[in-house]
Amino acid sequence: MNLKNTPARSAIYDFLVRSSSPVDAGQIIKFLRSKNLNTNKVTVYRNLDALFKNGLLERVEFGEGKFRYEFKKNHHHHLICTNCGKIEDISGEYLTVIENKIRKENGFIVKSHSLEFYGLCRNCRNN
Amino acid sequence: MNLKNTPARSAIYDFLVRSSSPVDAGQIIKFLRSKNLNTNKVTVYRNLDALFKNGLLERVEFGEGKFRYEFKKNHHHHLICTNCGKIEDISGEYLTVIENKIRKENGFIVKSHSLEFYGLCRNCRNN
DNA sequence: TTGACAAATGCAACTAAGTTGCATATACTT
DNA sequence: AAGTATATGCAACTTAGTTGCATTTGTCAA
Repeated sequence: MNLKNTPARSAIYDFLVRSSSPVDAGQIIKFLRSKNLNTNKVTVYRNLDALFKNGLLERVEFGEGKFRYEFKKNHHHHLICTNCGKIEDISGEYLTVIENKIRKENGFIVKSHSLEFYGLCRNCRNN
Repeated sequence: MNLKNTPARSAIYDFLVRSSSPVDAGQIIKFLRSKNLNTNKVTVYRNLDALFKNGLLERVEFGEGKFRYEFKKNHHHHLICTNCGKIEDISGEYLTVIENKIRKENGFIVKSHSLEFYGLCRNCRNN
């Protein structure tokens, strides 16, 4: 698949690169409107899909019934504060030992995993 | 919250208890129809919600854009085969060490986590 | 530099998953 | 057996995401 460099696509990607935590399609659409780039929502969804399938984006789900996307950086996991909604990254390669165990014990070859932690962030724990 | 014992509710719960892997609302609705329990989808969603909020069910998401539910058993994680869709359980309390580290290093108190592994099951790895 | 052609876009209409308001019915308590 | 909170059904709605199709735009090779 050959990705072309279009205004909509680079606006979406730039926005994701600058975002400090994963964003959903709705937030992207709002952002584009605020910049007077009148981009159709279909274009947004199709671009997220294309960028994701080409390995430029990561797709995550935090139990909200919708996906969030972030640009692909070092492998990491998320700390999601269930009180204020803040999302922190933690760098992580904790699971290699477990994945080897799974391969031995279950005959299952792990290709990827999703790991998110829910709880209270530093601020919210004190309130 | 006081849960009443109604036919719809116990049919849904029984189905989940007997299911070997997490099921979605659609599967439950189909099952109920096949048993000629003509239960409205709203009732299904409301019951899943009530059972979940009362701690009788677990809710999971496997990147499909919808939720799956399973009855609450020992804490475990899932192995999801990306080829045939088979879902296996692995019992797991692997993360306590990591969660303590997070508490120390990030000041974040982990209340729950979600961890799923995607890859190829024993059968599919050989094809 | 100019076609050619694949890839991208916009529009409208659609689907799937889940929710809400409201009137009626049913389970549980006393 | 009555009263009341809880549950249900229906219809209508919302939110997230998808599809078909006609038009436009990037890119690459001549």
